Amino acid sequence: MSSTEVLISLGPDFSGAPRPDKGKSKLIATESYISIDIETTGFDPRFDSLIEFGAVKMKDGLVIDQFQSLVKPESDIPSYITELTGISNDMVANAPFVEDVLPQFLAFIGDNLLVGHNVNFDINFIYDLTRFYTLPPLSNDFVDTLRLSRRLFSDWTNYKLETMANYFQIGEVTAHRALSDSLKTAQCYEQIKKYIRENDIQLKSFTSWNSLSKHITSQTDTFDPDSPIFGKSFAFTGALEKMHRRDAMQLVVNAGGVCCDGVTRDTNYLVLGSTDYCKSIKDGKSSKQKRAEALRLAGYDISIISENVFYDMLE
DNA sequence: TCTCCTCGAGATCT
DNA sequence: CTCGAGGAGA
Repeated sequence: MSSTEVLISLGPDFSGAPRPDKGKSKLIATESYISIDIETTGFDPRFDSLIEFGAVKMKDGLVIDQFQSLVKPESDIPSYITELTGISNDMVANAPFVEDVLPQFLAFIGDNLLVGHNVNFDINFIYDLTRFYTLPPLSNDFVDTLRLSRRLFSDWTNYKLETMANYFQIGEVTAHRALSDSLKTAQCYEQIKKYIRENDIQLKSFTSWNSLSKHITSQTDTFDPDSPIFGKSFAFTGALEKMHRRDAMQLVVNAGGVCCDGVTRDTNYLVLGSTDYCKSIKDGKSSKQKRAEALRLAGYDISIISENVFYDMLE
């Protein structure tokens, strides 16, 4: 592509440019992988420079190799980055340039699966560098521990690397250095895999939420037949204020009820949440509510209830 | 009923 | 980027 040549001559500015050869994000547990982390002078590959590579090669839960190198950036390291990472201009004064280290780094990772925390950041940064130096584009598939932990541990207050490491009680090591952070991420990933094994979680079922209700199974086998929920079918529209829809569905199923994604003739209750967030139906009714009203007029046993009435029924 | 599409909201990386 | 909403069209 001739336009690529133009972009390259302008410098490492690929903003908005597609990354056609970039690998895919995977939600999998694997025994062999390379955990990576980089330190940079900022968030933006267009204006910021890479100042450190770090990577550990893992197999069956053990570190079998590692890679680390500081990099001399094009421009000075801002003081707040030195404060954050501990990497100063003095430290990189005699370091090799990124064009010298990058090929070594690429050779180290080979075509292995990569693991990292918010690893899109690292991969995009490195991808753009491979293009800038006309190397084969970084195309490794990858696993993001940020994405994984959000799916698996929905009750955390946030999903920063530090939070994840604290949760898994990973010993405190130097923070915000490439090698120690990549090692820390690898240790967390091992714990995540352990959690997946012990709880027999099928990650494949997490890859598609098209049918939310189908993924929810009862957590108990003793039901109260007198509960107004028992034996009834529920659907939801809009966003609930007090909980996620998934958790509300779980409560229904635990009480012996059934959940559907949409409103059908078999639906008994439609729970109304807020639709304020959705501009397209702000002043109107959702398609689910319209269908429920039509079914009710036609004589079907369906009621449209508010969120609060729903909570009363749970009592 | 099922398969995409679009849109807004909210984090995380240095 | 990723997720979770509703919506359009087959």
